[in-house]
Amino acid sequence: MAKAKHSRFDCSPGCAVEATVSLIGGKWKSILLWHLHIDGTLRFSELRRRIPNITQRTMTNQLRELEQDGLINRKVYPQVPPKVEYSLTDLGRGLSPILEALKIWGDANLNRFGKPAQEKAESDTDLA
Amino acid sequence: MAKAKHSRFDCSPGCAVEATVSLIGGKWKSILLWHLHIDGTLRFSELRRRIPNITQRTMTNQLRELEQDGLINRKVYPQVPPKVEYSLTDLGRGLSPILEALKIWGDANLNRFGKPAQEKAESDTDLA
DNA sequence: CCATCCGGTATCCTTTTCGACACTATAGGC
DNA sequence: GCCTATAGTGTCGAAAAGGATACCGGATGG
Repeated sequence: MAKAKHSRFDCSPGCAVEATVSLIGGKWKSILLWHLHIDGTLRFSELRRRIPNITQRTMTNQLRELEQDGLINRKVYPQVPPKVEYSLTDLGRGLSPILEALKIWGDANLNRFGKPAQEKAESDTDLA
Repeated sequence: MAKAKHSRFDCSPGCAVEATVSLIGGKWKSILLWHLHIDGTLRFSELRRRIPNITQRTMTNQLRELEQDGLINRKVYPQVPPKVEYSLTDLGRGLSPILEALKIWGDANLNRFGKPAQEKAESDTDLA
């Protein structure tokens, strides 16, 4: 398994908490995991469509890190219009309670914050 | 309440997940929250002792952000050797399920990774 | 012949984050 | 008079993270 280059394993007691956060704390990692948690298996372009504001480069990086950390599988089909499917590994599926807890808290409390400001007008947030 | 300057509220569906992560995703925030979750109320120096590798400056910053995000209380005693106590707000206490889930997953799975390199140095049953 | 689709790479750049280190104020102890 | 303890703040800088943009390869469709 990878070394989790996010080398945050240097604390003592709440170490596990911090280390786990370091695995999912990338700007987009939690959403990527969330969509894979909800949809099971998605290919690259499907993930991009679900996360409008991410750039190709960044998404590739985040997916690679998740893969290196053993949280997701990357299955490449040797076709000509490339096809790559992503899904959670067993390890990644173990994150489900965390993801659900994050979602629950967020749904319950995030209205206190800046709030997306177009929460129910999301009919069409198109962007090219 | 603060605006959560970590302006990560621009996604649509898994938004809550990402936004919640952005609140606790700072390098030290989850540990700070964890200790306050475990110990209830701690003053600055007590927190520092529990987190050896954090610098004063960084801890102040992280605590300030948590405070601005409404997750912790900061109670200043107007004494001369200064005394400041930190504790979770109601909002912060709501994070407990998340923190516990993070801890559980970490304790169960982090031995696969770089591992703190002390204590039990094996059980490296790779299961991929 | 050319454009399109898909899942990337390669550069370059800006922003954010974090660490090092020095400095502060003031009461009390010696 | 000096040192200590507490909870900071100020400044600097390195590193990491993430964004913008351009390019690629090769089958397919027109």
